[in-house]
This record gives sequence, structure tokens and C-alpha cells, in this order.
Amino acid sequence: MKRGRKPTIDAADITRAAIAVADAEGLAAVSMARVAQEMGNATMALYRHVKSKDELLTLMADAAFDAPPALPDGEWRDKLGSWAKAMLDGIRKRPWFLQIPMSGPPTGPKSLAWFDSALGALEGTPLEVGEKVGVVMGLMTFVHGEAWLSVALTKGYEDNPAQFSREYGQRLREIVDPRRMPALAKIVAAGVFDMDDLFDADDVAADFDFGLHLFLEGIATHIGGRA
Amino acid sequence: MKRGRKPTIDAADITRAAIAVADAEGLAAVSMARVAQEMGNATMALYRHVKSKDELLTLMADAAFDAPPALPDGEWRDKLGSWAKAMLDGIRKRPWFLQIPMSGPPTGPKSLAWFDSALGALEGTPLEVGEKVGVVMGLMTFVHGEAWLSVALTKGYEDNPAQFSREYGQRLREIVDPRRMPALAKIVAAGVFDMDDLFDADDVAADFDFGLHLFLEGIATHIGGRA
DNA sequence: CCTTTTATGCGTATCTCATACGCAAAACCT
DNA sequence: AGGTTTTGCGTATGAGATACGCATAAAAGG
Repeated sequence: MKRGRKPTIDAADITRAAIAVADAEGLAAVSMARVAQEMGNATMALYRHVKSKDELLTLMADAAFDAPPALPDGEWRDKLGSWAKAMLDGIRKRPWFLQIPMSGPPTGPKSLAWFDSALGALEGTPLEVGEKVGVVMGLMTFVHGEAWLSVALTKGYEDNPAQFSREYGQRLREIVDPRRMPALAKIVAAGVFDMDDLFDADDVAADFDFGLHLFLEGIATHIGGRA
Repeated sequence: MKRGRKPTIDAADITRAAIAVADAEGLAAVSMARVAQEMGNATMALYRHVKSKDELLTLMADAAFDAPPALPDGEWRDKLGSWAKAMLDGIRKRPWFLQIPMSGPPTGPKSLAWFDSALGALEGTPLEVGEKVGVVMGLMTFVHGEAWLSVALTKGYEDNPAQFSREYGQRLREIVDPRRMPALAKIVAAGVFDMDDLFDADDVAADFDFGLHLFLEGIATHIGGRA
């Protein structure tokens, strides 16, 4: 048997509690004291199971996602597409995920499972192993970045639904000097940033689909040149 | 004339000083006190010119970049390619940029100038205005995300040059269960993560080029289907 | 059943930071 | 010179991370 007093909590419990706080009040509300209180423990008790707050954040980042979804049968393209959308959904459910600073390459079980899932989607393709990794990294990267944008914009929009996009178009009109920034000025003048729905959920999703389409198209072309 | 005491510093000075600190010691070292000391002022003096630390961070984010580079003559593809690389270089020069939380759509003059520059690269193409914005957003997003990865990996590598990648491959071997993650296990077994140069600057650059190539390829295909 | 060993729970104390508040100094106006 | 306005900044407050050490609980040995 193991000696010593039995632990009443473990790292997983702490992670869960921290995630609950982040879900409810954002990552900024996650302090060691707050998490401890949430669990009915003292602040310093947490440090027996977690080296530092940074470590807790890393644990949270890996636990933030569900297991990767089952991918549809069929083409690699459909698989990667639904993988990417699932990942975007995952991030959107826990927007605070994006605020956690990455400290190194992923080693958490969940992250690796997602990695594996995407690699699996490329199984039948004639890509070399290195290329597969590159493709998945690139896609991950894209989804991550797009999610960041999407969350930032949606948040700004929700804080101020009516005015947000209109004001943005307006502000751009003031700032953008047609001489210095001719291309942008043309777009602004065309009213692309004036639509009320520019930053709402549907439109952001459409933007994501478009970018995703471009990336997958690129992969397809690359594969085509290989076969 | 303007009334009152003359300001001895302005927001731009503060931003400059803050950037100097971040360049030298990372974003974590940027505190109001530290920046003030750097300028030979008192901490609270800064608050006359900057509403909060968050605002300072936003200013830093916009001032972090040089003006967008002149793009080469020729195809949109070459232009966007060199734009993307310039942006990556910009971020690599100021890695702390990635740690600054975005609070809304960009309004800073530098950010907008970069936006304009990329839009200008698409001038001759048959894309609609909305598509152009989508393409540029997507590319920005991709570069941003790839830069994040690249910085995180390079940093981990520099902290521990010799062991880093070898240990990573090793750790993956321990964690990855071939039953649960068959695709990943295959890649790990193939030794893709064991190369010493996996995470060094050159290799990361090659990864970026590959992903960029895929994305541009996708855009080309999209344009092709349009013309 | 009592002592020894070992790991946990956690109270206390310290240090770093952001920032509110208010006073004093400087520069302009009349 | 006296009034007005704006800046520079000293002091104070409160939040948050975390080092340290003691008390406690649980198992092992006698």
C-alpha cells in the first residue's frame, strides 16, 4: 500500500474546476484562490497536485476539448473538412483556450488524439509522411488562427451588436487615406465593412468555410501533381 | 496656444520604451513600473498618456511592425508569397507580438497598411471584393498561426538545443498507443519526430513554405475556376 | 495498539503589479 | 499677478502567485 495521507483531490479535479470557472467567467477569473474556493479547498492545497499556475493552464488546454469526432467515410477531403469544423466548434465552445500561451509542442493526450485523427484522414493519399505532418500542421494552424479571429470579432460584435460593424466601417473611412492605402480604400468605399452582419456568427462561419476551401483545394492540387 | 503644463512624453514614447523592454526581456517584463523606469519617469506618469496597460499593449501590437515591404512586380502569387514571408519575419523579430490578446478588429495604422498591401497584391485578379478580403484574412490567419507554432517550437528548441526534438520523439513513443492512435503511431515509428533539425530555424521555415504553397495553390485554383 | 514514516492539507507571509486619488508644479490666459 | 488647466508623480490599496513550515492523516513495523 501507499504510505501517507490519502489525497482528497487530484490534478484532474483541479483542472475540471478551473475549466468550470473559465467557462463561466473567462480565463481571467481563473486564479488559484478562485479555483480552490470552487472546490472547497484552501488555495495552497492545489500546489500539491499542480506545480504552478502555468502547468494548470497547460492541463486546461489539453482537457478543453472533447475527443476527436468520428470522421465520415469517403474522401480525405470530406474528412479533413469535418475535422477542421469540429476543431473550430471545439474552440468556440471554450474561447479561453486561445488565451493560453503554448509553451512547447503538444504532448497532452487529447491534443495528440486530434493530431492522430487528422493524420488518419490522409491515410489513403500518396503523400509522404513528412508532407502529411506538414498538411495537418498547416490545417491546425489555419483553424487555430481563424478561430482566434472569429472569436475576437464575434466578441466585439456581441459586446455591441448594433454599432460594431457600422462603426468599424466608419472608423476605417476616417483613418484610411486613399493615397497611402488605395486598395483598402477601394474596399472600404465599396461598403464591404458596413454590413450589419459582417461579424455575426453565420458570416464568420462563411469566412471560415471559404478559407478552409482554399486550403483544401491547395492540398488537392498538391496531391494531384503527385499522383 | 494650449494651456497647462507641457507634456514631456507622449504615448508614442511610452510605446517605444515598452517595445524596447519587450524586445530585450520579453512581454512578461513589461510592467508599467518597468517601462516608466526605462524612461526615467514615475510609474503613474504613464497613465496620463495611456488609459491602461491593455491600451499600451494594443499600441505596442500596432507599432511592432515595420511598414509593409514593397512587393515585387509580377504575379499576385509572388506578391502574396513575399508579403506572407515579410509578415512572418516581422513576427519573428518581435515574438511577444503573439502574446498580446486581440481585443477587436485592427484599427492601427500599421495593421491597416499591411492589410492594404495584401489587397493590392490581388489587384489584377478576377476575385470579387468580398473574396479578396476573405483571401487576405485567410492568409493573415495562416501566417499568424504558423508564426505562433514556429515561435513556440523554436523557443523550446533554443532552450535546450540538443535534447529537445529527440526527447519529443521519445516522449511521443511512450505516450502514443498504437491501438488508440494508429496514424500517429506510424509517423512516430517512422522517426519523423526524431530528427535533430526538426525544430531548427531552417526546417521551420521549410514547413512554413510548404503550408504557404498549399494555400496559394488553393487560391490559384479558385481563381482558375473563376476565369 | 503504539511508534515511525511519509505524503497531504493548508495558514501565514512575501513580493510583484495594476491602478485610484489627490496634491503640487508648470505653462498659458487675462 | 492671479486664475485656469493640464501634467508629473507620491502614496495607498487590493489582487494574485507562491515559498515555507507545521499539523494531520494514513500506512508499516513492532
